[in-house]
This record gives sequence, structure tokens and C-alpha cells, in this order.
Amino acid sequence: MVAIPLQLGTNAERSRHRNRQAVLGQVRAAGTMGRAEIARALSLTTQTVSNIIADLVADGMLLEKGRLSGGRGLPAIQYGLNPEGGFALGIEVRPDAIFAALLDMQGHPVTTERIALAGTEPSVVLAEVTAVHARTLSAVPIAKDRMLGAGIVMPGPFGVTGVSGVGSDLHGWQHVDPEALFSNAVGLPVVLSNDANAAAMAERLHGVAKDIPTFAYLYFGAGLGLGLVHQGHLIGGAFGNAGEIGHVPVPGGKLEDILSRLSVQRHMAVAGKVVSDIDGLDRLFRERDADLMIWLEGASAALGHAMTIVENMFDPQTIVLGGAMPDAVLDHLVAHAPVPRMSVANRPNAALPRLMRGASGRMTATLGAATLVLNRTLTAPLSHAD
Amino acid sequence: MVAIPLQLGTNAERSRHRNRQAVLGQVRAAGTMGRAEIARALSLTTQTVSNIIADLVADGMLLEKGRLSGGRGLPAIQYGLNPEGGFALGIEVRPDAIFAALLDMQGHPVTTERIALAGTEPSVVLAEVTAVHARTLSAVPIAKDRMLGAGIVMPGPFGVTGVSGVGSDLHGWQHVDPEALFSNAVGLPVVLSNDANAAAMAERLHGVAKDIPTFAYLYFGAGLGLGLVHQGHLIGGAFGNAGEIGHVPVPGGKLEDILSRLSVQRHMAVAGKVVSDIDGLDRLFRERDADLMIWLEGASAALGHAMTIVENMFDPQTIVLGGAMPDAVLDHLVAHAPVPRMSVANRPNAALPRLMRGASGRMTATLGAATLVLNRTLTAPLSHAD
DNA sequence: TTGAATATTCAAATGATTTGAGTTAATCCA
DNA sequence: TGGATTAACTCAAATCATTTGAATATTCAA
Repeated sequence: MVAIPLQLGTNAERSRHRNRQAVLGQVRAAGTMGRAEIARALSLTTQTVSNIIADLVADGMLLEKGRLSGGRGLPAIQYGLNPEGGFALGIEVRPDAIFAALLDMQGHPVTTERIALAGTEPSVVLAEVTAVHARTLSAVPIAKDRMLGAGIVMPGPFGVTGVSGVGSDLHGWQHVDPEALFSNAVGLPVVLSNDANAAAMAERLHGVAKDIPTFAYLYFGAGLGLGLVHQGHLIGGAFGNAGEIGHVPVPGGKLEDILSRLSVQRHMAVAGKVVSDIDGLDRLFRERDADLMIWLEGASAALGHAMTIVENMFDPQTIVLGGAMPDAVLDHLVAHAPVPRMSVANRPNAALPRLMRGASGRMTATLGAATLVLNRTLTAPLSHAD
Repeated sequence: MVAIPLQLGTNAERSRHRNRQAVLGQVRAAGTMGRAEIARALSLTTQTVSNIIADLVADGMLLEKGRLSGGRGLPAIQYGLNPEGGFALGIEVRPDAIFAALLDMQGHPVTTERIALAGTEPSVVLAEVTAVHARTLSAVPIAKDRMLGAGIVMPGPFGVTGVSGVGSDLHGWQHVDPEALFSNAVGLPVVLSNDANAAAMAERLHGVAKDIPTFAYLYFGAGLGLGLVHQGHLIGGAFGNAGEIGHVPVPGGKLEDILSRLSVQRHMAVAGKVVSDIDGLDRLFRERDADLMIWLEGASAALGHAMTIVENMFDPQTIVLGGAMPDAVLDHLVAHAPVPRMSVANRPNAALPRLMRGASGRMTATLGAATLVLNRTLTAPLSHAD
């Protein structure tokens, strides 16, 4: 049995590939940059960066953005990502519908779509995914030859586990290889992930965590998910199922029985109130509905408990709260969660708040799915070259 | 504000450095290997590996180990790590004593030592560390010019946090920079870590986790620590304090109030029995002491609870249990912890047991400290080159 | 004994970065 | 206003490490 090496060897060609990605990643992070500035940041010579930028401009990945004067010498020519330099398809599969979005290389959505599902079996889902892919490409012809890949988000956990069949997972998907099926359906490289990880990476590339390399993302999907980003890399676990925090027991039951969309729906249903969507919840919150406020009290306490666990186990710079909840509700939770005292994150001189609100709304994970593809293009991989 | 790039650029020199480390890492993992075999594993040409191996042999890092016949063609010349090719000092600072060990490059201890401490203030500790360093080098003169660095283990958490002063942390160390102090004291590059992380990495390089890239290590120190290894890399968190699982609440209190060495000592003390060291605990366990068995019952339940949290949050291939406990007690815990059903790790076709016993004994973390240095030498770093 | 398979080495070619000299264009300062 | 200074950028040659291709050595198998 030969162990797969964690670190392959490298050569001139692979170095160039890596440096290209490093340049792109640097430009993305800064918006626009000049050659010499990039060279300093990456510990390369300006000449090398010059060569690479010439390549990237020729490939349509970078655009010249004028000169930046202000300093002493020759004003640097600024370069920025060409939004049309590449596109990524994001697909989120839910029990009742598929959400799809096409993102340009700067992370801006070009098209978004919702397709109702008749069933969740692979055949039905794959047919709709193929169709939405075709529709998207005919609507945005420029993307056709510049597709970087597709990010797919499905409710986890993946494979057969002890929590399968318990919550919201899809029927008919436990014994197939979703990555291969989707890759075959759209004819693109595919990144598969759960909703929380995708949303976390979106937050990292284009959201509140843009300058936060190590953070945890608590995501309201159907249940409650946790995305872990450590030094810019997603922590997916050995089998891609890391972050299933919803199944962790807290005082009062499983965390996602207390803190999730399903939980608030159940709670309100007991009071005879139907909460079908985010807008409905937002309305109830604006009215300070008494039953909702009771739920929020319990949810805040559970959130504090979750913070204790996440902070002590993962020691992030901050925890971001986001997903399919109204902004106002997320803000309320951020403000009212009891900040745990007994935690390594309880620092007197912390630079960031312990808890922050991230992106919210229905499309968060869908956009995140496409972001995973962008991330792969813009940053060098952890170990294996593509 | 310029963000530090996650990925620096590379060039020929850095490529060589990386390939050298990759070759060393590969040889370490396999014991002995031939040039062509290494080349295949690393996706390099045999010629490149040949050049690098010539370098490494000249530098005394690799040794020729004879030819391996058996296959078809020319028997490959085997190479293995030269144990005397490099040495790493491991230092563990505890409230009452310092433990020190010198490891050769293969991870075998050359010398070990225990020094009682009069106090834990930096000045006292540093003086003893300087002394033990000098003693070690005069006892093993061959190591003098081949020191790769020193690994230091101290009770976490580092810096000022909400759990400072609660448990077993050292007084006088909260507002200094231990890494700089130690590096200055021994004149070597220093890796600083907590006990659980160090022990986890020792397990990864030379223990039961040799072929397990993603695992969690529950470590019995003074409290209870958690080392997280993800795809071969330690997950240290943003401030190096990840894995403080002892402070996580479980039914009945904080986890380390139920599952730790201090906890069993307290429990036995209530029954009027003094447990001062591992041997004493081992004796009680062999006698199936009634009070100890009661503690073990509660500890097993808490361990099951910890497994639920760790498995669902981190999704490791396995959880390793080790540290300052008798083998027999660890085995008992491994056998009796209730395996959580509600967990993503509850797989019908799992290749590894959910819970395994790792290295035990007093020196585990000390050896682990030195291992961190070896690991840095033998594997390419995550992002920044040295 | 001969041919196939495998490991290794040698010398030349290749690919990418670096080095060093030179050009351009802005600010600074007398 | 104008020369000195600073900084970005480019060109051509040098450098470094890997790759390529040919040649050699050793073993197994027919």
C-alpha cells in the first residue's frame, strides 16, 4: 500500500501555473494592483510578474485599468480581474427545487433561476440541471467558452452515515457518486459541497470575511450547518461531512431542533401560525410577534452554547452567522446571543467582534457553490496540482 | 492594509527546496525507497530525484540501504533517512517540571530528561531550558551541528483568553512572547504548540496515525486537549488555541471536569485515595478498584459525548485517545465509550474503528514537541517557504 | 542464450525565473 | 523652471532546476 503523498513534486511548468494563480488571487483580493506591487507581495521579480500578466491579459483574465499616480516615480499600470474572463455555474439542489446562478469572475451574479422539482431522484434532478445549464449558456453566449466549472451544493451529509434519513437529506442519492453524475451532466469540472461550506467560501471571497483567513460560518439552511475556513482553506473533514453541528446535543436537545428554520417553523406552527418563507418571518419579526420572540430567546441561548463549542474547538477570528433568515432576525441573534465567558475567544483586545452577520437570503448557498469554482481558479490548491 | 498572500510565488530555488522536502517526506513515510519509486510517487522524473538524492546523501540526510531485488529489472538502490542526519529537541514545560528529549531524524529518542522546577516564571524556566540544551549537546556531540530546531510544548491556551487562570496554565507567561524567548535561549528555530497538537503530530509521523491524514487526537494532559490533523496539517486555529475541548460543556459539567487526570485524582481523593502518578492509577485499575470503576463509568459516558461533538464537527477518519494515562485505562475507555449513533461517522462500511488508542505515558507530549520540528523539515509548509 | 523489463546515468534541451542595464514618467527641491 | 530623485517597466542575457532522449547495467523469463 503506497500512501498518496501530501505534497507532489514541482517543476517549471507547475511553478508557472502556481504563480499565475497567485497573481490572480492577489489581484482579486486587492481589486486592482500594479506589477511591481504584486511582485513585492508574492516575493517574485517584477519581470516575472510582467511576463505572467502579459499572459493573463492575452488570455482575457486581466484587464488594464489605467495608471495610478500619487507616488513618486512612474505611475503603475493597474490591472484588475476581467469579469468576463471566466464564469462559474452554481447549482443548489433542495428537496423541492433547484436554484441556479451564473457568476462572473468577479463574483457578480449574471443570471439566477429557480426550478421547481417534481422529485429528488437523480434522474429528475440531473435532467433539470442539464436543462438549466443549456438555458444559461444560451442566455449568456459569452460564457460558453469561458466556463470554469460548476459548483454543486446538496444537503449533506454525503454517503451513508448515522444521521442519514434523519433530517432533510435527499432520497435516492445515498449510494451514487454525485460528483461524477453532475460532471457528466454539464460537461464541466464539478466541485461538490454542502451548503454551509459553500456559503462560507462566498463570504471569504466577496463578503464580510474578505480579510479574515480563519473563521467559522454558522449557516441557516434547512437545518444548521457550520463552514470552517482555516487560513483560507475549507476544512471539509475526511469524508466531506465536517461541520454537521446541527446534530450536536445542547441543553434542550439537538442544536438544530432549537436553532434552525425548521425549528422556528415548528415552533410557530404550534402557535397556529404558518411561516412559509423568509418574508413571512421578516413580517412577524417586524411586528415583534410574541411567539417568535419566545423562539428567539431559546435560539439565542442555543447560539451562545454553539459559540462556546466552536470557539473552544476551532479558535476562529470570528463566527459569521448567515443563510436563509431575514437580516433583521440574524441581527437580533447576533445582538442577543450570550457571549460565552468560558472560551479561548474571550480576549480583552480582540480586533473583531465574536459574532458577525454575513450574507443572508435564499440564494446564499447557490452563489457560494459557484464561488467554490472561482476559488479553485484564483488560489493555488493545497497540495495536488490540477 | 495589504493582506498577506496565502500563497507566495515560487521559483527554481524554491522548487528545489520543496522537492527535497517531498523526497524526504516520501522516504520517511515508506521507510526505504528507490529513486524510480520516489519519482513515480511525486510525479517527477527519475533524473530529478537522482539529482536530489545525490544532494541529500552528500548532506548526510539519506543513507544507501542496499539493493532491493525481487522485481524484473535492475534492483533499485534503496534509500532511507539517516537517523544522524538531523536532531530535534523537544521541551515540555509543566507547572512543576520540565521534560526534555532529543530525537534523531527517524523519531527515536536519544536522550530524555526530567528537571524539577522551582518556579514557573520565564526567567527560571528559560535558565533550565538553556542548561538542558547545553547538557544534551555535550552528551551527544554528533548532534551539535545538526540541530534542526526545538519544539516547545506549554499548557495552553496562549495569550490572554477567557479560560486563562482557570485551569493549569503557567503564571507569568500570559504577556510575553514565548516563541521569541525560547528561540533566544537555545539559539535554534522554535516551534511552539500545546501538548495535544504535539502529541497528535507524533502520532501522525511515527504512531498509529501514520497512514491516517485526517484524525482527531484526544489527549490527557493536565486537562483534556484535542489535536486536529486535517490532510496531514495541524489545525491550530487563528491564535493557536484550537482544540480546547476541555472547556466544552457536556451533561454534568465541563468535559475536563469529568474526563481528565485531575478529574480522576479529585474523584479518588474524595474516596480517600491518593493517585499521584500513572503507575498508581495503573495499580488501582489492575485491582479493579471500585471507586476508579465508578469514575471510569462517568468518564466513558463523557467520552462518548465528546465523540459526538468531534465527529460531527470535524468528520475525522478516526479519533485517537492518548496521553498521560495507563495503557490499560485508555484501552478500557476505548472499549467502553458509548459509540454515538447520531453522528456522520456512524458509517456501515468504515475502514477504521471510531476510537483507537495512541501512544501513552508521561513523555508523549515531549516527544511530540520534537516531532513538530521533524515534521517541518520533512514536509513542505502549507504556504510560506522558510 | 536471448529478449523484455526496470533502474540508473550522461549530456543536451527546455521552461521559468532572475539579473543587470536602460527607458520612461512622475514628484521633489533648489 | 530644471535638474535630481524615485519608481515602474522593458529588453536581453544569465541562471537554475527539471525534462528529454540516448546509452548502460542488471535481473527475470522464455
